[in-house]
Order: sequence, then structure tokens, then C-alpha cells
Amino acid sequence: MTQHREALRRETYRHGDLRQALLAAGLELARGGGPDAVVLREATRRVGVSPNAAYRHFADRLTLLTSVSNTALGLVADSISAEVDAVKPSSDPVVDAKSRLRAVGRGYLRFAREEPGLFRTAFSVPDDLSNSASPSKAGSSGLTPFQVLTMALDGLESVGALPADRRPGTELLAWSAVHGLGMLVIDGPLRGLTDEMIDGTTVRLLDMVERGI
Amino acid sequence: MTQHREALRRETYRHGDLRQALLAAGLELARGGGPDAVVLREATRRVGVSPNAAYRHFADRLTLLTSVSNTALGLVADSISAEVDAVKPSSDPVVDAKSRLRAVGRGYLRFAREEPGLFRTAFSVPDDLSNSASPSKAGSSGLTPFQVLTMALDGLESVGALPADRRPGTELLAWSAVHGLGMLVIDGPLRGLTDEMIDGTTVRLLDMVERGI
DNA sequence: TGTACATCAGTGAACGCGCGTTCACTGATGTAC
DNA sequence: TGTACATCAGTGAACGCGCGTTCACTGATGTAC
Repeated sequence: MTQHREALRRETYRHGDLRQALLAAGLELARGGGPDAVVLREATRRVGVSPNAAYRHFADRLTLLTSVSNTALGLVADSISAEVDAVKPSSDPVVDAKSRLRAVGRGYLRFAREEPGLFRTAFSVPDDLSNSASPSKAGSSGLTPFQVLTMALDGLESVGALPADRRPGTELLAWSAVHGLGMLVIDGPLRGLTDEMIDGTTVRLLDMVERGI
Repeated sequence: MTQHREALRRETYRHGDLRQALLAAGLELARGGGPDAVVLREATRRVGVSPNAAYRHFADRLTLLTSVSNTALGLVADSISAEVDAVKPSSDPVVDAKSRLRAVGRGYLRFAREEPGLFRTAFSVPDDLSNSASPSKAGSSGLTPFQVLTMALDGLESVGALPADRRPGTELLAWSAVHGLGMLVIDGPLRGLTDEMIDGTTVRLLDMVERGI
């Protein structure tokens, strides 16, 4: 633990950070081809290590895929947070709260469009809402996508723009809307739409959510 | 073409309807395990025919999968139509039009929940909106899911419940919402929800769409 | 009505592929004395 | 500070698997005369 961290770094991963390297390779594979492209042997190949070396760090392929998926979810959170942070505060807290919710949706959809492979990978591993705040799915802000959405909705409620009795479970409504559009656009029958059409639909979709929530 | 149709029917598919049989087998595979489960060899195995026999009827595996996917889309249409047809007309045409739109959403989500494998398969083959009215994707009514949705929205417009200037592209908004919930529920992080919670969320989601469109 | 023949749906065998995973191993590393 | 040793990260070879696809074929079918 004294010198090898800096010393060997690359030549061989002996006592190095093969785990991180495999994760990074897996992420690139997912970026290019979605969850099915996260192939254990290919990840080891890219890292320059024998196939079975992966088993020192991941129980099996699914464990690697799950780690990649969680990392991708963290990147979704980063994309959302970036959009939210870019919202310029106005003098009206209600306007601001609404802007931030819209920013969540925009960040989510931006990620889906820019990184379709990672987006699909993020949602490819069956999951449960009870894990929605798991630190392993968090972005650099320490928050998961779900948590960022929750904060935006809490903000809406706290300025009186969302009645308290409607607040519970509203995450699922907003999430469904943007998730559906994302899926239809990257994978499904809406992939033929031009960027302008998608942009326009995004605005209208966020209008619908804001109005209909 | 005189007697073999009735005669050999099953013993061997020689001059029989192997194509239909393979399609049916593929559909069952998709039902059980989604698009990845549509394995050409397994389909021929189930039908009792050698693997390469499939190539008399499908150019390759993807062609078979596409056919299965289209058939599944037809079943989605059937599920939606059944729900729409079950709407009891009231004396108020506006109420009826809204009810029918909600029925479209319910039928879509019912199918997603009851047949997750087929639902995923229906949307697994990259497609284009320009094919959204293709007869190969139609249900027994002769309409595709997209066409049924379009009709419901047209109905809403014709009774004055949806302003004409908002009408174009509204399909995508409603579709995104229900599609997203369907995906999150069957594949994603919402799979842990109880049936009651999903039912409740469905109602609220349809409220949101009706209000926000 | 009977016979020769062309068609073509399905057969049987084989291919190359790449995968996930297991095995017994080796040799650099860090540690105990 | 030097040496013996245990650890364990990575190696090399191999496995069984099932897939999609291609090949040359065969024999029941329907058709032309």
C-alpha cells in the first residue's frame, strides 16, 4: 500500500485498480451499445487482462452490469443537476420552483438523447423504488435522479404551487412522462423525429406535466 | 392446393403453414421472455421442424423478430380497443370523449402489465412514426395502437374539449406518459409497486394527461 | 385417367463464433520475524 | 536491515453451451401432357 498505487498504475493491474478499469470499460461498452454490449470478456480485453481476472472483482457478469448501470444512473443525476443548477433565479419563487422542475425533465431527456446507450443501461437492470436513494446510484452531487426529482417537487409544494394532498407519489407522474418520451425517442417509433420536433415535444410535455400534476 | 391444407395440417409442415406456426411459437417465446427470448432455433424446435426450415419463411432472425413484434403491437391495439369499446356512452359527448381517451391509456397499461414480455417485444424493434399506421401492426380491428389513440384525440377535439391549435402532436404527449409508466412498472424501478399502487398511479397519470394536454 | 417431371418445403450435418465460467497455476507484493 | 513466507491478483488453458446460418440433399406435391 506504499508505492504501488502510483508506481505500477498501468503496466499490470496487479494490486492496482482493475475494478475501476473494468467498470470504466463496461461503461464505454454500454455507451456504445446498451446493456447487451456490456460483455465481460470484451471489458477484460479492453483493459488488457485475461478474461477470468474479472472474477477477482465481480462475482459474475450481472454484477458488473449492475455496477455499470448504477454508474450510469449517477450520470443521469449529474445531467439533471447540471440543468437545475443552470436555472437563473428570478424574483418569483413560484416561477423558480417551476423552472427547476422543468429543468429536471430537460436534464433527464438531454441525457437520454445524448447517451442513449447509457440511458438504456441505467434502466436495464430490474430495480425497486426502495433502492432509489442508494448512494451507489448517486451522481457527483451525492444524489440519485429520483432524489433530485423529489427535491424539485418538494420545492414546488413549499411555494404553494403543488397542494400538499397531491404531493405524494407525484414523482411517478412526472417521471413516467419524461421516461416515456425518452424511451420512445431513442429506442422506439419516435426515433425518426428531428431534433426540433423532439425539442418542441419536450416543451409541450413539460407543459403538460406542470399543468396536470 | 386442393387437399393438403386440410389433410397434412400437422404431421409435417410441408406445404403447410410453417410460417404461421413459427410466428405463433415466436410470440410465445416473446410472451415469456421478451425480445431476446425470440430465438430462431427454439421456435423451430417447438414447432418440430429443423432449424434451417425457418429460412424458407423468414430471411433471418431479425425478420422473424420484427414479425413477432408487429403481431404484439396488434395485440396492444386489441387491448386498447377492448377498453375503449367497453366505455358506456353517457348523455354528455364531452364526458364520453374524455372517457374514451382514458380507456386508451388504461388498455395500453393493462397490456403492459398483463403481457410484459409482449409489450417489451412490441417496442424492441427500432421503428419510425411513418410506419405507425402499417397494417402489419394492426389488431383485429384493423387499427394500430397509434391510430386508436389518434381517433380518441380527434374525438376530444371534435367535441371541443381539445383546442384545434393544441391538437397536432398531442399523441406524443399522451403516449409518452403511459408508455413511461408502463416501462417503469414492468422493467424498471417501479416493479415493486403493489397492484393497488399501480392502479392509483394510473388514475392519477390519466388525470394529469387529461388536464395537461 | 395415367404417367413423367419440375418444384420447392423441409432435412441432416456441419460451420464458426463468442460467450460466461472454472481450474490449477505463478509470481510479485507486503508482512512477520 | 535482511530474509522467509503467506497472500492473492492475475495467467493460460480449457469447458460446454447455444446460437445463427450455410450446404448439398430428398422426396412429397401439383402440374403438364
